[in-house]
Amino acid sequence: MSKKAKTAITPTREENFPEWYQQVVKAADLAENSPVRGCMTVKPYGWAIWENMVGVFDPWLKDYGVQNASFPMLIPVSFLSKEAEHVEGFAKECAVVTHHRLEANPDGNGLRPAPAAELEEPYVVRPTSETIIGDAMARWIQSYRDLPMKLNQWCSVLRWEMRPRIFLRTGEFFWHEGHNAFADHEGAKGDCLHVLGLYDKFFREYLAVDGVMGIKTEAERFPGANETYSIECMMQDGKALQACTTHDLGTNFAKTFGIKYQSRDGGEALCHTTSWAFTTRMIGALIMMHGDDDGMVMPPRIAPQQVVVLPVLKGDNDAAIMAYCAKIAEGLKGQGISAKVDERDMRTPDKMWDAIKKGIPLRVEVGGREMEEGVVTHVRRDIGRESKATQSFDEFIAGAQGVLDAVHDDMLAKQRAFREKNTHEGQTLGDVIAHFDKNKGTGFVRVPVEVLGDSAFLAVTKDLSLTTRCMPFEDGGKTVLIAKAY
RNA sequence: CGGGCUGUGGCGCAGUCUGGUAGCGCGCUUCGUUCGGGACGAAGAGGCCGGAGGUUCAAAUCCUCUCAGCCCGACCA
Repeated sequence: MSKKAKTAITPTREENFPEWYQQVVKAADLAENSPVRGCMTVKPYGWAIWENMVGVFDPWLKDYGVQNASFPMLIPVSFLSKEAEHVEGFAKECAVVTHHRLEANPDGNGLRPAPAAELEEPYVVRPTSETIIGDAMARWIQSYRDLPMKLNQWCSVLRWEMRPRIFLRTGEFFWHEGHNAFADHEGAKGDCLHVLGLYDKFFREYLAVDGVMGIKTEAERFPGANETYSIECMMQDGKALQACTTHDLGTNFAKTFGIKYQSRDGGEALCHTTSWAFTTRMIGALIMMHGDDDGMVMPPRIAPQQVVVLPVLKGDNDAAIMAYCAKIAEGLKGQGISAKVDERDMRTPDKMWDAIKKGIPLRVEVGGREMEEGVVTHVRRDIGRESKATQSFDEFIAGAQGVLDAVHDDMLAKQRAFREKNTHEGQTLGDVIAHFDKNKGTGFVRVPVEVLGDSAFLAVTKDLSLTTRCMPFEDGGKTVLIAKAY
């Protein structure tokens, strides 16, 4: 017992990253696979993260003039079929509802769909709602005075994925989908860029996530979009993950659904529509960007619980220690910090490891010493035991928010440094090949967009399992990022 | 949809070749000693072995059919 500190998660990231990821999901009690193929059950601690994300972002959308609404989960197949590229993109992953009632089997065993209850027109379970919202918008928009129309719904969608991975790619996943309509292209494009900016701000300021904003290449565009914008993040294994997208749909959906308005001069014109989203996938991204070999490391501003107060009981003075713990938690709450005393009937070390695996940003340990001296001992999750410090009660309470802010800033900086360190420059397709051959495909390679025109480009990227992530804004669209991706 | 594999207490597995009526680790319960970077002892609870049919005195084990899931490929937030 000494050499190498035992890690809470086996295997480590280095040993087997995908397996490590699964183990963190389990150890942090975030979610589990459900009896339904490819669909996850999100457990309370995991769902609390999502609720916090919604809680922060939803008001931002409302400030921007977006109104929430709710559209059906089932979409007539004919709706989906209307936009050619869109159907092609989603057809294969649609679940279809063909019947509407069940009855007992004649032999008394189990249920079967009633033979007479086949639907005349089947429905698909929504894989995304452009079509049914487009249909509604066509009715709701009459005049230029109705524009822009900004709608959003928080919901789940279903895509019958071949290779599900919890949070990252599940059959059903939760998201919000914004669907806006504008009078002209300028409005739609501005919308895409504005919302992308909101995502970026949200990721940086709340998730401590640094990503690259950019434009998708044609091959990676949303089916039915003229332009897709995204934020691309780098996971700790060097793979890319698309964290969110905004789509400029041009007049493609307006044409097929008849989303038209009468302009000021009396003429009729098509709307320019957009759609955009981020999903519960971000929870998976948080794990893969911030997690370590002891489990989850939660960004403080989105953490379901920011501070855990851990009583260290020895059998005497227990009541007094508990009272002191409660006082600390109350003090923190007074500062707007979510804190809870871990009163569970468990051994202290087990509680401590539970807090570590769940990634609670700040852990407070209170035993007889602290109580007698009126001090507080605390440890930062992102740094670990080296950060253990003891302060007076007042000093700690007053400074706790500052500590959480420092945790956030450090996590963001660390994450950004990781991406920068693992982003490599190249000039030609040959550079791309050399890099991913040698380094087994870690990180991003940035090359001039001209490389996309190389006649061998498609064959090479396919061969090496590479994708074009985006053409970053920061390079003015002159470069493209190449990487393996989730 | 092609190729490979697995179904045995909550979880992870052994037992299957060579049929004899189910076992291990973790977890869980109780008691005691413990509790500041993962404790130990003792005593317990919990499974008709994915399902259906067959062979047999006897099936987790052999045969037939069936269902479900996993991994690799094509597809994807």
